[in-house]
Amino acid sequence: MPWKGEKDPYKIWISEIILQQTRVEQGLHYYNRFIAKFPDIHKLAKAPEEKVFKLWEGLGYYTRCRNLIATARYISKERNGKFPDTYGEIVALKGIGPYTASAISSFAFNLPHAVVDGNVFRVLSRIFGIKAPIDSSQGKLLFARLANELLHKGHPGFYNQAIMDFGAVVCKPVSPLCNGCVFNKKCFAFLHNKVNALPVKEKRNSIKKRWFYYLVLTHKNEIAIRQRKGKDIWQQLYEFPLIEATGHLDKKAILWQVLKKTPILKNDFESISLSHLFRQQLSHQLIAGQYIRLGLKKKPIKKNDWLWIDKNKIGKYAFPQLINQYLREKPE
DNA sequence: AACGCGGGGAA
DNA sequence: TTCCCAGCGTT
Repeated sequence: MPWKGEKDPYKIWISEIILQQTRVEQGLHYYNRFIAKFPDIHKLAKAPEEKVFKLWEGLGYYTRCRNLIATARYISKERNGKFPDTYGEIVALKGIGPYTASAISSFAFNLPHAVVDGNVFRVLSRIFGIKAPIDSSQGKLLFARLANELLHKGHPGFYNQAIMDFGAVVCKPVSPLCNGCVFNKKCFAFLHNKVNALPVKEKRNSIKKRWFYYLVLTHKNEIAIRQRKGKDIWQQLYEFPLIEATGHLDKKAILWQVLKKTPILKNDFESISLSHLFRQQLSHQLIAGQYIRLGLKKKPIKKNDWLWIDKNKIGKYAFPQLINQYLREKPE
């Protein structure tokens, strides 16, 4: 991996933010594009927000992108581009928590802070037979203390890298390689046949269903989009004007909602067609999406948050994957 | 302490 | 389907 052995805190930072809750295979391409486009923190700080989001598009957890921009601008302007070099200052940065602060501290500055990520939780819980749930605050404290005890203080970066690699390659979540494992004479989980029972996680997430009806409004060479704001998924990404319903709507019901909830009037459109049903599974939501294409004779006069853009500029904006599914299938 | 936040790959 | 991934911020 390009970030292995990397000493530039900027590059380590970028890689760690990208890899938060993200598999290496998924993040690798994004990392390479980021570094190519923004080789140093000043370049990232100067970049227009839209460009950065476009590069982040498809990676998920978009708050990471917003915080990335904010932190880049802060370090570039307030600190002259010099990345902070103490754990306390690093963990205070936006988007950086205990894990990322430990990673940067140990990899870039050789500071003795143990990383505790999903891999470390798994390795320690199995080897030591720790049943404390990894998503309880007690469990987190316990694992963090143990990890810091075990940390090789002389080579913290090397040790951190090693334990995470071990978790990713040997002590995997499913079918770990216990037979060839160097710990199989000591590992609690292996000796007590509890490998599949550890680590313990207590919270079950329930999945919420949502129904999104997107209006694909076109007028001449323009199409309407809007930016998502507020506390919900896909904050700051773009989408088509949206009608969210509490259940499935048929064509007639959708049209009724359009007339009721948007400035579109009955005689404003000259053509209408309905896409097939799309779906996107998030970790905590299942979204059914359908697209209603309306060819407008005239744009509605009433002001709202719709942005009328040239159809061939649509690629400049970052969209959620639900929208991209549609765009890939139906180039406007 | 509990919850919300994406997307994808593997079993 | 279910799990989980180099987690963090808000309430």
